[in-house]
Amino acid sequence: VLASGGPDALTMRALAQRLGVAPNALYSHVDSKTALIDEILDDLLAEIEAAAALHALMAATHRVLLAHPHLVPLYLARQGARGPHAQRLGELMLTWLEQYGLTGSQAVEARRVLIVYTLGFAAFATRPLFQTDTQPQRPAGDLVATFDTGLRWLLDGISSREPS
Amino acid sequence: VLASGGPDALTMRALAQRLGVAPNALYSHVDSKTALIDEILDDLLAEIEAAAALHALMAATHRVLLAHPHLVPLYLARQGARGPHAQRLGELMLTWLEQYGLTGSQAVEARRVLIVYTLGFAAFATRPLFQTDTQPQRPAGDLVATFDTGLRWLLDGISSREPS
DNA sequence: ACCTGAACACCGTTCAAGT
DNA sequence: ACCTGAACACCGTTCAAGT
Repeated sequence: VLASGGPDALTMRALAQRLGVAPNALYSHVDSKTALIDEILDDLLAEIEAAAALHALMAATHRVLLAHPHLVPLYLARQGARGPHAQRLGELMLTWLEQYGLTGSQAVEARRVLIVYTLGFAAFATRPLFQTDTQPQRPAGDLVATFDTGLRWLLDGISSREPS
Repeated sequence: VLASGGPDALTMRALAQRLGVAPNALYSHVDSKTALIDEILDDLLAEIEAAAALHALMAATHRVLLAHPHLVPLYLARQGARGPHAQRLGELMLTWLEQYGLTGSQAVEARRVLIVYTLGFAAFATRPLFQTDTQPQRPAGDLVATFDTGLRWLLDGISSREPS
């Protein structure tokens, strides 16, 4: 639906037209545009299946996000997702972090770091960060590999953390 | 100006009203709303002064972003900044990364990781990621400290990296 | 150079009414 | 339950015209 024109093209009126219906007809099915987007975003997180390790879980999340690049800006605009699947994913992460010895607020903080990193990286995966004419736009290395490298840095740091 | 009503309230018409002027009068001074925002975003980066270490540079960036929380969503929407000050900051980071032994595309990738982390963290610093009723909303630890911890993880990872 | 009035092509959303 | 027509209060932007 929204894949054709990017996230900016996702307008209630355009969606209604695509469905061959009047714009306000949508409001019989959804409370508001915000609620609609929230449902879409949470539905995507449902695709993330439980993994065998924390690294694998975050990699799976990253993969799902990259598979729907036009949704990523919406996560940024909403600053995350708060639906039931987001909840489930969050709890899952806490469970894994416990295996690293992190509990309570420390685990919550580590989770925040991981989410920020994963979502942020997905956001910048498509678009270049700097417009340097002198440099090749897209760095040689695979972006997925770059994500993986940074993720390993974080997980190594988390697992070798000292009490602050 | 925009501090009163958040980033959504930054509309050309509202800005014009604040200036006591007709909405279209703004277009004598700025090409478009996009161009205006780009200028605002790049101006903020000018406040970041060169630091004594990479960690300090990123911390300074984080500090400046937190000082203007209503601008952070605009960076996310624009996916970074591309003005001259953003360029300068980007080059500065590359210089520091060279001291870690990273050059070329490896340095560019590490820079990407650091920017993603810093900007992403600033974005999520204000708003909570999960709406869990059972848990205290705001984790006990200082958010700046959390940022610092994660940043250290990344920098440790960068400096101890092996050729992949 | 800087402003205005008027207009265009959009938005999300509501309300009353129909089936 | 689901749709429609009409309307409201907004947007960014352009154009022609004024000083």
